[in-house]
Amino acid sequence: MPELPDVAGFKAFFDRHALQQLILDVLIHKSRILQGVAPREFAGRLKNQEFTSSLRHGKLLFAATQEKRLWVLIHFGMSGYLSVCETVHQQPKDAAIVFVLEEKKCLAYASQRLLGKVSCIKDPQKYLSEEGLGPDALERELTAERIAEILSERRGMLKSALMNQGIIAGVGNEWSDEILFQCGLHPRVKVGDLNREQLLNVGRTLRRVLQIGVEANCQGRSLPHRFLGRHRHEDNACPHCNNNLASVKAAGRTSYYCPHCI
DNA sequence: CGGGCCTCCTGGTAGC
DNA sequence: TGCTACCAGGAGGCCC
Repeated sequence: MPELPDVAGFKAFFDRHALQQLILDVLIHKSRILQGVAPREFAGRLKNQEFTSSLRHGKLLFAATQEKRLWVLIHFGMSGYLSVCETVHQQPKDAAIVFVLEEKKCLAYASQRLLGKVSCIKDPQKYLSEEGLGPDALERELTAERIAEILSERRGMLKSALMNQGIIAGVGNEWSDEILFQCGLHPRVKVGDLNREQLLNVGRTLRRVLQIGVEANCQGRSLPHRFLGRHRHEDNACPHCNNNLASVKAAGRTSYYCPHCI
């Protein structure tokens, strides 16, 4: 569920609550979420540090500390989220890792299904290239033309390409459905069946809808009525034509679309 | 290379 | 009422 717009919201939340505060303690409730670092080492390295800034790339959040080569990487998986509580006794039920900050205020990384990960890294840019992640879907250099170009090199389903983090980082199942819906395309459409103008439209739409999603998430706004995201359910009516939405499996995911608008 | 399926995980729910 | 089966879905692995 957490895709680019959600993670942008988490970043804003993180910056608001966690930056420039001494980390008094680190509580690790679900150690399986830690990757490549032992719980004791993770806690030891972060204790008495401060988070100084953060970066988002696709669905990843990176938090820098005072120590130059120490960043915390947060991936939210499908059910991860951040939450703040005023005391250590009010942690959310799903809390996996809790940073105890000044005045005992806590920032918790919580996750019901524990499919995400938290780890320590030295250099975000290096991490991204080593992991083979594509450009962030909203970075300035990634124009609609560039997106059309990148996609046109693919041969499979457009939805697979949109969700592939190695091509463009940030889009998951729900937002790929939104992009397809706003373009009037079927979830199983193949990239090869689209002409250049259609691919350009995909590029423009991707940027536009994600931007709107980010604004909604970071400023507590809701999505426009005409977004699929508001109605993403089989029995719901299409916000464009009022007919019933349908679902189909595409790229291994349940995809919602409007059979009448295509 | 691409697609489909399985796995990780847990809680909610549909069906019996 | 209580059990089981299945689903959600990000990501990686495996096989065809």
